[in-house]
Amino acid sequence: MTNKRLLLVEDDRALADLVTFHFERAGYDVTRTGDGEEALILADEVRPDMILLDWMIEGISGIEVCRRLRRRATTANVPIMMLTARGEESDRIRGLETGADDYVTKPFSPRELVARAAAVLRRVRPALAGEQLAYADIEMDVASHRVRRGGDQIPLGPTEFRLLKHLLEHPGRVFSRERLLDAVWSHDAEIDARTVDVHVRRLRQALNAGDRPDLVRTVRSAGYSLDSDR
Amino acid sequence: MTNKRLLLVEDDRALADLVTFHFERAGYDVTRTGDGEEALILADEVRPDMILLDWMIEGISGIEVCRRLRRRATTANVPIMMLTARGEESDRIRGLETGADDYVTKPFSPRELVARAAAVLRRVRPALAGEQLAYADIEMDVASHRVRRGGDQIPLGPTEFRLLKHLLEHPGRVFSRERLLDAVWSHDAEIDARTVDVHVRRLRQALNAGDRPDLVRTVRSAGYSLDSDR
DNA sequence: GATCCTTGTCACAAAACTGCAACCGAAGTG
DNA sequence: CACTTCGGTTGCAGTTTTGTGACAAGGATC
Repeated sequence: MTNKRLLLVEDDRALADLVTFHFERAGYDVTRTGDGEEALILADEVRPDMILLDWMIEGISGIEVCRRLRRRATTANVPIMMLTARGEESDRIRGLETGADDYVTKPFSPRELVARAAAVLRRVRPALAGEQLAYADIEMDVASHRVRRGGDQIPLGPTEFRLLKHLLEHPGRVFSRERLLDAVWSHDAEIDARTVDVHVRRLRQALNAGDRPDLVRTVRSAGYSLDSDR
Repeated sequence: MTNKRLLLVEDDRALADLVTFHFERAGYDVTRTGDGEEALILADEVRPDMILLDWMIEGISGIEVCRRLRRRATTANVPIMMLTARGEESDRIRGLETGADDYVTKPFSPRELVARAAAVLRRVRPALAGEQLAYADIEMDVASHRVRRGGDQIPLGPTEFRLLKHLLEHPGRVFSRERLLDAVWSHDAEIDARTVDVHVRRLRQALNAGDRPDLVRTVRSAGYSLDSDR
């Protein structure tokens, strides 16, 4: 899976380092800036999945950056978390009302920050937070019913989709045709086991389009499995 | 607009009264219970737009209620805010990881609670918060009931409007006809699933007028979704 | 009450998918 | 090497799913 992209807008260098460390460890690509104007530009360039925004920064204020981000069509749907030293209620409410999705008060625990970000992402983009299956360079998003390989969209028919999904759920494991029929087709289907071959072929054809290495391994007299190193 | 519906699960009567008061003033219809089992039942009956859940309640624990709500298709997408006396970091993180959308520690300010709820709602169901919805070059202003594509006004019938609104609230995600019937039509409507097709067609017709690319993706044997890159 | 708009269904057309059977070649076996 | 077994491929007919246009019923408007 490609990493989630985080745009961090924070002018306290030490704090930014700390936050960056924890988010990178959690699997984010972090882009940093301490300047409000630059943040707006970077938001367009980087297309982050999430923006962490300090309330008090150089240039325009964080709250103003937040407002402007919300107004632009390209960034209107990117979740924003406000980061601030102020703990007074009125400020917190103002932050939330401006369109921030969450609001964290300094000092905070970096782990909690990451957990909160995950919670916000899970809401906004389930795709980025779990409904996602992956193996090697294959990604499957169940909610949007999409499959990619190396970034390219792979069109799959319903059966091939279910088949790949099942394989992705147990990568590496070998399934006999019978077991696959049971798992991928409706349980009572009376279908010739060889039919599985045909669908495996169709899956391979779609997946390997463009001369990519075959990830579906055939285990003679046993079945099929997903496998990158053969 | 019809009021937003809040399900409050809290067994401290005084606290529940306080919270109820503030949310009703903010324009919510509040349904209350102090019991976990009952909460699950009410969630199905009331179809709340948001659930406020105390961590420590009678019957099953709040965290278990949260988990079960998330597992059910009908309530999986309802935003949940956890309410708790525990302030320790590990608990907070556990709460968020269970699938809660936000986490508020007692004692809290009722006003902030309402503001946080609004922020969560704005994320999850932007339409409820009177926000502008947008995807690709489609913009919808819920308040004024107006839809634009690339600047041009798009006339839509009531049903098509609600359908598009629902798709816009979860762009990219695939909805089965049944789920769309549930979300876009009244919950008890006994309508042929194929009727959805017809309305999708009408929506497409209106949206794609003037030879624009189709943004409604058909996912065979799965449903429909909004989708720009196909 | 006449008119206009919206809605849910239906029937038919078009498109996509499915399973099978037949034929081939590759991999084991002795 | 001759033989056997197993998986790969292909074409296609039948089936399933979706698109589409027409229509009648119901509501709203004026």
